[in-house]
Parts: sequence; C-alpha cells; structure tokens
Amino acid sequence: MNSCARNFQSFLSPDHLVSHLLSPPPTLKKLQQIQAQILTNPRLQSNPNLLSHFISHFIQTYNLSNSSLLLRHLPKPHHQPSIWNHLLRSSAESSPPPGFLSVYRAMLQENISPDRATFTTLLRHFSALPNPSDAVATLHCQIIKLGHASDRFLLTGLLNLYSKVGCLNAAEQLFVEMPERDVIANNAMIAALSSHGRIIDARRLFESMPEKSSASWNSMITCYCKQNDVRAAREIFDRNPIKDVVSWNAMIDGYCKMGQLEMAWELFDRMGLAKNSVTWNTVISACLHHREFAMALSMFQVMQVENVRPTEVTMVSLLSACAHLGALSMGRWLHAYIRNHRLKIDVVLGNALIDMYFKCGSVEAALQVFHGMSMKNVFCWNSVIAGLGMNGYGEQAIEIFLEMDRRGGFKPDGVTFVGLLSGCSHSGLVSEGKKYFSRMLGVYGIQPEIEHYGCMVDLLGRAGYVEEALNLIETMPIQPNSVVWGSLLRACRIHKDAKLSERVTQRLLELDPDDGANYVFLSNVYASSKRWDDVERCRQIMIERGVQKVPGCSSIEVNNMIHEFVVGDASHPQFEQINTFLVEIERELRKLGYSPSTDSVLHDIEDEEKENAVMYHSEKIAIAFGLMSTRGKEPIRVVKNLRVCSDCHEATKFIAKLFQREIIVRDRNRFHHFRDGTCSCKDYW
DNA sequence: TTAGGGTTAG
Repeated sequence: MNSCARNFQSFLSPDHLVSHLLSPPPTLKKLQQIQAQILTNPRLQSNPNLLSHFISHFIQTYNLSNSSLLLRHLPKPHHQPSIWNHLLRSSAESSPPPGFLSVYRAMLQENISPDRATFTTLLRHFSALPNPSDAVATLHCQIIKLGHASDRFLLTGLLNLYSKVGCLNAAEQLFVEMPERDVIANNAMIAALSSHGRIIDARRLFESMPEKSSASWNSMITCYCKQNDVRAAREIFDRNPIKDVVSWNAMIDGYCKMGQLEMAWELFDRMGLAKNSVTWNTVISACLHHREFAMALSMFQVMQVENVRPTEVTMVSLLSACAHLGALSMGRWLHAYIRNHRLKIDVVLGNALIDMYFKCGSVEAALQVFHGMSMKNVFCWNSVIAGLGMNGYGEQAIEIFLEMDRRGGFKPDGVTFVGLLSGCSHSGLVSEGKKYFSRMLGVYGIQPEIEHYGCMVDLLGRAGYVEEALNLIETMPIQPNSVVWGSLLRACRIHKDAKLSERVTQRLLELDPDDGANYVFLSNVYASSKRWDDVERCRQIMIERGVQKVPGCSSIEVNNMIHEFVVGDASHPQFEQINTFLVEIERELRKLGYSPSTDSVLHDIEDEEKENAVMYHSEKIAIAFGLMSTRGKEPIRVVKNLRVCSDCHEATKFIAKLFQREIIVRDRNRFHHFRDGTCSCKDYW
C-alpha cells in the first residue's frame, strides 16, 4: 500500500469515500488519494455509487474530453452496462455538458453495448450539447442501428429531443414513420407543434385523436396559453371531461402569465382537487412577477398550513422574494430548510441562494454557496461577479471573472460584462473598466449593448471624466436611453457641471417625461446653483403634468418581521419612541463631530420647507428602529428603494462608530457596509 | 405526455 493510500485507511468504506467526494468538492490531492484507494481495492471498484461520484469529479478536475485519458487513470469497473449507465447518469448530472460524452465514448471503447437505459440518459442530456441537432441525428442512427427501431418509448423521447433542439421537421418525419402512434406519441407531437407555434396543426392532430388522455387535453391548454390565447385555452379546459390537477394548474398559470390575476385566483379558490406543490409554485411565482414579494412569502405560509411540501422550485421563488426584500433571516431559514430536507441544490437553486445572499449583503455566505457547488453554470458565475460588484468588491469581481475565463467551459456573456463593468464603476476602477469594455468585442466577440454603454458612461462620468462620457454617448452606435443620460446627469451633479446638467436634463425630460426622478434631478441642479425660480418652475411643471416623485422607503427585518418606513408616514406603532431615540442619536452624533448637511433638503422640492427633513429620511428611521429593537453584534441591515442621500450616508458612518455596530444599507443600486466610521463604498457612489 | 424555478447598466 503506498503512502497516499495509507492516509485514507480510516475511510475505507465506500460511503466514507463518497462523503469525501461530496461537499466541499475534493482538492486535487484528496482526489488522487481516493483514486489510489480505488485502484488498490477491488471492493471499492464494484461500488457504482462511489465510482460514479469519483468519475464525475475526476472529469471535472481534469477537464477531460478524451476517453483514453479517462480510461488510463481509472479503475476498470465491472463490465456491466448497469454500472456504466450509473456512471453516465451521474456524470451527466454533475459535470458541465460535454463531460458525459467521455464516459459514453469510454463505454463504447470497452465494447459495452448501450441499452435502453443508456439511451434514456443520453436523450435527456443531449439538448445541452453544443451543436445539439447534429448530435441528436447521430444518436438517432445509433438507436436504430442497435435494434431499437420499434421501441416506442425511445422514439417518443427522440421526437421530444428533436423538437427541443429546433428540428421540428425531423420530429414530424419520425412521427409519421413511427410503426404505431400511441396516445403518448400523439401528445408529444402536439407539444412539439405547439412549442414551434404551429397551433392549428396541433389542434387538428388533437381533434383527430381517437382516444385522448388527460394529457392530451392538458397539452392543448398549455399550447394555447403559450400563445397567450387564454380564451381558447379556457374553452378546452371547460370541454375537458377528465380535468385533473395539471389541467387546473396549467389554466391558472395561463391566467397569471397574462396578468389576469382575478381569473387565476378564482380558479385557485374553486379547484376542488387538492392543490399540489405545482399549484402553489405557480401562484407564488405569479406574486414574484407582479413584484408582490411579501405576498409570495405569505403564500408560502398558507402552503405550509395546508401541508403541501415545498420543492426546489418553491425554494427558488421564495429565495428570489427574499433577495428583492433583503430579507436575510428568512433567506437563511430557507437555506436551513433546504439542507434539513435534503433538497437538491442544482444550478438554479444554487444560483438563487447566491443571489439571495448577495442581495442581502451577506458576501461570505454567497461565496460559500458558490464554492460549494459541484456544478455551476454561467448564471452562477454572473451572479457572483455582479454580487461582488454591487457590494463594492470590484477587484474581487474581476478576479472571479478571470478565474471563469481561465477555467474555460464557461463562456462569458453579455450579462457577465454588465456585472463586471458595473462592478468596476462602483469601485472606481476606470482603466480596468475601459480594458474589459474593449475586450468584450475584441476578445470575446460580444457586441456591447445599451446596458454596457450605460455602465461605461457611469464609470467615466462618476470618476470625473464627464467630457469623455458625453463623447461616448454622442458616438455610441445605439440610441442612448434615459438611463444613459441619467448616469451622465448624475456625474454632472457630482462634479458640479451645471451647464451640461441643464442640457442633459432637457434631453432626459424629452425621453422620459413621466419619470419623477428626472424632475427632481433638474430641480437639484437648479438648487445647487441657488436658482430658486427655476426650482419653483420645475415644481410647477411636475404638478401640471401630474408627475409624482417616488417617496423614499426603507425596510428592516426584525424578529422575522419586515418593518417598512415611508418618509412622512407616522403609522408605525412605535413611531414616537423611534423619534425620541433619533433625537438622542443626533445629539450624540454632534458630539462626535457630525453636522447635518442640508444639501439634500434644499434639493428636495417636496420637503424643502421642513428644516429637519433629513433627520426623518426613511433609512435613518429604519436604522434607529433596528438599533432599539435588537441587541448583540449582528449587523443592522436596511433596504432602501432610492439612493442614499449624502447626509444619511455621513450620519450612518457616525452611527456605526457610536454604536459599534456594522450597518449594511442596500440602496437602489448598490450596498454600503458601514463599519467604525467608514463605508465600504469609500464615499464613492 | 401535460403544470411550477435563476443572473442584467442609473
């Protein structure tokens, strides 16, 4: 026994080794030790569970695409198709797309003849391959060649796959040539036609079917819903004599997607059958799409009262609601639930966790989830890059981007660069931002879109290169939108370029006359040069056009309850105590050297009469409430719908020092982590 | 076979 193997003597059982291969992902050294163990122990070689886990990590670690290399380094499993099928399935599920092909090639090289189970696995995963349509045609030939030409199950699978990879013609031909077309094959063809928009043909096939299963009916409901024709869907639904839970769910989802929520709720209340998890997932996800995040979470409570088990899909939606609300403790609770109930953290659920933690300002937890995932996709990388950026870790965002690039296998896309460039912008990394912007097209072949130009204008303008930003806007090949002009305007304000401000604002008001924020911007420009008449004129225009300014609103989670504070709203039951406490805080802050900056009061056209308005900005109220209702060292976390004003920013730095508490504020665009008198944004925001 | 899920510039 060599020394590597000896280190692992205490872990000789296959289960122990498997647990070593699970989380966290094994280091190269550990993988080699386990490999040595397996190679010297025949008992381990016959354990399919261990081998499949080992092989999937092996493929990932060595980035294998070539089966001879795989075979040279691996123990020979028994020559049973079942073990190979196991390996194939686990590698398809745990490593990025082309990976499982190495196992398949190795299997063929070993003269193991693929069987029905092998093809079932391949059919399930071939759509994820690069150039899937060619790959599917090859697979089709192999299935025929190996004598499965009359296997209805495999042929229907092929039909679905052809449709999924965009080859509807091949799917139709296969359907016509099928020796016998049962209900399942007919249903598959309806789904294929429907997903390619061939509704009339789908309907014709449906009506011609001698025997219809409930899925036939349901396929037609889904088909019309996908076309946004809920009336036709409802007709089928009403005609359907064998309505099952799927019929109701499909119909409810159709109404939700069309925004006809009353109809959806009516069916939801009326459905006599037991609601299943999909029913709940459908309505929870509808809440999300209508930005009713708190409602999504309360639907979950009802779901639990009704004893319906949440699934991975439920968790993804709920985590997304937490991300929007900044509800960290609920998010943590969900994460614990996922662990305790052993829900499978796949790329989607993992990504939802990463996103939730970042959007709740919990950078370490987000990174921990990311590094613990055995399979990642471009969404996960993008979430990490954007998440680091919005939390002020621009350098780390670049590092992760470079790591993604080095590893290969994950091609950065447009979203990657939005995250990367905005991260550079938040951290003031001008030359890096310029570098990656130019590499987008030059190196990665990604055409910059309006969002990328937006990031660059923000990056340049905020750093003081206002002329260069303007020049970029004037020369960019896409029509600049209000966001782009808005970034420039903000830059003008920071760098006190009143003349350009006015010009930009006029442009902005033409583009987006209904956005109250633009008028506030303009008014701020005037106020900063003390042009009170113009400020007044601006207010008049707003009144005439009926434009409203969005009120500032901050929320904070205390004891699993979300408390919302809207500026000027005194309805919170503890409003009086909070006020008294705020006055006390201010007194203490002044002793530390803080003096309120009334800049933003002058700029606030609605509240300018109130001298003490800054003291009542919603984030200060939320922070005060957080301080009086919690003990200990846990950071105070506040989510604000607008950007933090400069006075609140200054005051919060002092508050963090005074109370020795970390205060994390998520504003409209980014995070501020206040610690001991400083902010992570380095006052650059 | 049919229903439900994730990242994106100010």
